[in-house]
Amino acid sequence: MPRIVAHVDMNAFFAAIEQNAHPEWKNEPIVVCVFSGRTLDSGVVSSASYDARKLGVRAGMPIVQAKQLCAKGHFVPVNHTLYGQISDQIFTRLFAYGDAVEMASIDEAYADLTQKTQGDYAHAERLMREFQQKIQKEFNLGCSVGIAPNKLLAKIASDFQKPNGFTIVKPESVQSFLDPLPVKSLLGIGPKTEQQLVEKNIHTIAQLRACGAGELVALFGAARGQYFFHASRGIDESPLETNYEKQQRSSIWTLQRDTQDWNELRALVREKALELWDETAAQGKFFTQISVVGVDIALKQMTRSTTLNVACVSSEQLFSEVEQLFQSLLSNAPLPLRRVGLRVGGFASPPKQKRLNEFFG
DNA sequence: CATCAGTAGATCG
DNA sequence: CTTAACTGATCTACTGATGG
Repeated sequence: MPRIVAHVDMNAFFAAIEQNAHPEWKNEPIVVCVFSGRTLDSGVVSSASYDARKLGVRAGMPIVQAKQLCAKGHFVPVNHTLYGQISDQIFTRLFAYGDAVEMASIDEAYADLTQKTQGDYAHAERLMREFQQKIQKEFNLGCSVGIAPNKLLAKIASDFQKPNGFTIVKPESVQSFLDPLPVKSLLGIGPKTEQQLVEKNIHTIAQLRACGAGELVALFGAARGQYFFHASRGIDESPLETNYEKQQRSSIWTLQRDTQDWNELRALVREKALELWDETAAQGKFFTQISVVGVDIALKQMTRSTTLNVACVSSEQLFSEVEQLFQSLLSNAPLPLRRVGLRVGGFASPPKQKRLNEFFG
């Protein structure tokens, strides 16, 4: 049976939660911010309410710019813990509506409705409209819903109409739905890729579909080229990832003061390394890959990384590896650093035969 | 030639 | 009046080395 997949996208999620926490701000612009702590207003916008968006405020925008657009807005710091709790409550409700649920991010989830609806789109619509209303009533939060034959199309559909949108794309209308959309509607096409496509005079998905597979592979490499080829035709067989596990954990932060001196970083890096160790160890995750990253005052990024033969055994070992990596990075950095970060990955990778041979060879 | 390690780059919110 | 401002987390592609 052809699949029916729904995608739920919470509307201005963080800002909407803050609006509920401050009912007196009804119909006023709310801007949820990541304050870096460097200066009073340094940082970026994480989420903007629709009243703020009307004035041009967007996620990723520097806070100072948002304040110029929206001087009377309410600028509040992000509270990820709260948003995570509400996200869990909302998407737990979704399990009752589908055969499987993938929580794709803090404010997005997919539900596979194939079995439950027996392939009936009218049934799928009834279910998801009920879910949408339930979330509105229970949490006073709006969401947009897309229903389509696969994840790719469901996600585009949920984005088609916002806020509180509801868009159904049936198999027979896939092509006509996609054709006029800008290429940026596709997951994975951001500003850089869009620019590359514009240079080839490709603006819409219809134009993207007119490209040969060979041309796309030549331009973007095998993986992305084939993805674009299929995506432009609405083809996506990828299943819901119901047990998704992160491949890496990282932490990056902005320094109060630019520096290129390890002694100035040491204490803070140590603290962050211990935190990262505690978080991963608490989840029973053990890693072999350790990286450090620096962003200099020109916003140029540099990294150093190492791979251990056996999983890291202690926070002290982690810090010791991190220290060596930073010393290498710092001594080669052309400019003082503005931001630094840590990353661990390679979780629970199986022992390597090569290394076992070394013991016996 | 397939795989792996190290690195830069891109996306998203 | 014009310009610049600029977080944090994650995934993925590219490149060069290495072993089968």
